[in-house]
Amino acid sequence: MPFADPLPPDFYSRDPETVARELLGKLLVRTLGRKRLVTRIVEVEAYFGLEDPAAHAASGRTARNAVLFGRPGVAYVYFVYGMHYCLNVSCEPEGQAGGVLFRALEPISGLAEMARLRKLPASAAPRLLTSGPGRLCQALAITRDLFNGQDLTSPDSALQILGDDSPPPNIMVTPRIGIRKAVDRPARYFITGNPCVSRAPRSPVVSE
DNA sequence: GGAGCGATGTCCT
DNA sequence: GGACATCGCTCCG
Repeated sequence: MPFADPLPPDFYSRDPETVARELLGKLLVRTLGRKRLVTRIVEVEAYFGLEDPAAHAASGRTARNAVLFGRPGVAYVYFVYGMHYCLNVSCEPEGQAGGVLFRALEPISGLAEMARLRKLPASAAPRLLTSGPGRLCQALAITRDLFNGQDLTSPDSALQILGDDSPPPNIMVTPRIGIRKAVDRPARYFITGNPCVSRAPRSPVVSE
């Protein structure tokens, strides 16, 4: 098999900024029956713990956000705006809150199935499939029922994150998108120049 | 290509 | 009751 093992819990047991940066360029793979939907992670955001007003964990542990306080490497999927799901992976050691939000992916294989799940014609532009946190969940059939609380580090998981051989990408950093608190904190990371990044930055970017 | 806005369910105050 | 880590559609330039 050409695929490596999933990234281990130790990878995620660190601060969300470090995990976010290192997730860029990795592969997110959804196994759906006999089909395998393969994507590359091109845009993420870091959300911290009690000290980050924009984070779901900001006001302490609740039934909804419990995953963020739990073991690292576990999927946190929530429902927002009455229509969309968003996918995160928990970071930091157990007991400490933090996570990374997946904002955009680059489709690598299984594009026809992704288009079907998105209810788009098979000819749809690839970036319409998985550019945006709600879109990528729809394209990979990720719902809260199926994946919230699922361990993404398990070799049996229907959703896995894998390393590959590609060199570390060039990264740009901007404030996070779509939030109303802590709007200036630079915690959005994306691969420079990737066409699947969800949108232009709100303010001047910081190149690294 | 960008601003405005409606749709819509769940959670917390 | 209000907020919400969104999307896709209008309308305007």
